[in-house]
Amino acid sequence: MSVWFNPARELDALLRKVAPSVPGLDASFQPELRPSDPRHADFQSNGAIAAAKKAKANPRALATALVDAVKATGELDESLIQVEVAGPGFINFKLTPKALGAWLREYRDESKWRAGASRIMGGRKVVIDYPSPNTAKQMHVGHLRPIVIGEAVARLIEFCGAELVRDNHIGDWGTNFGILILAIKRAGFQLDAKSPTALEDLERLYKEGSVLTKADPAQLDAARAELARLQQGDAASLALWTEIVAVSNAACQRIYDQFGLKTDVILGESFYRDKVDQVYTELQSAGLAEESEGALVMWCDEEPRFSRHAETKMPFIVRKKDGSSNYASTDLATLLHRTEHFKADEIVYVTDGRQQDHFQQLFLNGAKWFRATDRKLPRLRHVWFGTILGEDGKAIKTKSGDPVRLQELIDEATERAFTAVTEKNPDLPEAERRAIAKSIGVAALRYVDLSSNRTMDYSFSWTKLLAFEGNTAPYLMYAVVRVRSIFRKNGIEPGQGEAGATDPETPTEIALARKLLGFTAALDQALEDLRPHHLCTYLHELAAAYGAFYAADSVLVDDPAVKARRLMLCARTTSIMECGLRLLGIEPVERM
RNA sequence: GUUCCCGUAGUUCAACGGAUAGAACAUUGGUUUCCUAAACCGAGGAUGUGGGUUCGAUUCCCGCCGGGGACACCA
Repeated sequence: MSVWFNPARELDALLRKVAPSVPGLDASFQPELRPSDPRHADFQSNGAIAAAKKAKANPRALATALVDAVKATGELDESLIQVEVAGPGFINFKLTPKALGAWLREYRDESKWRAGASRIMGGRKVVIDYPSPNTAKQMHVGHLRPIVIGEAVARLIEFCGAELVRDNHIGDWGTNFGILILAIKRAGFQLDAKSPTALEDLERLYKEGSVLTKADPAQLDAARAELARLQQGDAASLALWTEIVAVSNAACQRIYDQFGLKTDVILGESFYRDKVDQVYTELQSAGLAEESEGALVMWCDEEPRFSRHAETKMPFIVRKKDGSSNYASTDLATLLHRTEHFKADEIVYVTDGRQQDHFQQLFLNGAKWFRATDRKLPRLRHVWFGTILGEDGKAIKTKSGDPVRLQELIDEATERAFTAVTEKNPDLPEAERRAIAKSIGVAALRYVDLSSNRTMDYSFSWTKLLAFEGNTAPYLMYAVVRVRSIFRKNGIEPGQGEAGATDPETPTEIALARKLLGFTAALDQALEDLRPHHLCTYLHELAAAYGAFYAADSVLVDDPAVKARRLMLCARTTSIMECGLRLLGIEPVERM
């Protein structure tokens, strides 16, 4: 028997296979296989309990029959996986030290894990939409989330075998431009793209315009007129727009560089300016869109919230009454382009949770449109995240008050990390300390954002974002540093010195080995609904298991077999930690 | 008002209907002639509220209380 990369999946398949041969079960049997509390087992199957209820059978007896059927296949090597029925009818599977040792020897590096994980999304073409900022604003702390979550989700998808296109769908064609152009004209401002304060100037002007249009409906109409002029191709407006976008993109890129973010294409809303007419035409001829209060809208009568009969009307406005496009128009055009041009099997949108209604409408209406025009709809997923709240419990916004600038946050985190690095490693050259500090500082920031469930809101706090202890990136990075230090001391690289490695033996070795195998389950879980925090939780547990092992079991011992197996455990720990950290967008360091 | 999301130790967060609700910070007791103590080992401390479904509920359903978001041409 070859060594299973993902025992949970294999056991699940095995249980499904034998179920029809067990009296009371059939092919619809759901094993409900999942990682177990390590006090009980490595994996447990709970499906027999529910199935027994359906079949009016004794759950323990059914579970036992299932176990017997599994054993009868001869596909389960009991020297590797022990199985027993427990509690009300759980089937517990426990990996033996022999199985742990075999796995560690077989799945020794990233290429092996990639190959194993590629069964999840291999052969699929995915377009991911992130970080998609609005143009002409400085990035503030609120922009941390789409960058960091989007990047982690993208890397996870790619790791699991999908062919990925990262599309930065910037907001460069909306009413905010009307407001900005209006404000620029009013102020008689001359935009100089080379000026170091160009972006600050734009932001200030936007704020002025924003205040103005809020206070005065006539000014809002003027702003809309500016946008309409731009969308109609007015040369002067276009020239100004081009410069604004250039200034904005350059500023964003400086931030992206520091987060290691590289998108493949930047196809903002403006890219679709000549593609929205097709959308209007198709929707109208299919009878899916209609005029309402001068605008072109879509209703979803099958979904009460978006029905024309709803108490509070929420139409999907596809074209504004002045004829210009909006978010909905460009998103529909974008959907079509990604389907036809990129041949997407799946599209992932990474935005904040306030846009949930919009995406539900987009997905529903997009499905109708594609059905009417006989197109195949890709799988559409909205990966949304909660808001970073200010002290008032409200979202941190550029419009109100002055939220912390993202660059300021990066600089502060880097500075604090530099102090810590200098304290710990005063002998390292300053350039190296600076580089290490930058890695740690940025890693700490992104880890805070990734380590909690993305759908939760959280309050901005300097303390939290700059914490270096506990479940933080520096803790994980430190685990890597300690492993690597062992190899450095020994004059070898991870992966060397493993010949003759025996199976894990001490409690801490076994606990570490089991945790290493848990990588596959963590990937499954993180991929399931694209929630990177599952990977964070796993890496933290792995680092903690390594910490316990490190304290209890010396690696550099005389007994060659013991030394070899501990070096193997160290090598796998550092490789999986580094691989996992990179999936989160964090680049590990050699020393800190 | 309609609707969506959320409510778990002092704090910040986990828990895909499963076994004794798991961590981190903070509090507190301990560990270093030995591979980086940014570490390790231990202690105390929690499911807003009232019902329901279930063998089993933090998880699903209903009511209430509390916080946040969206709701006609912003994205």
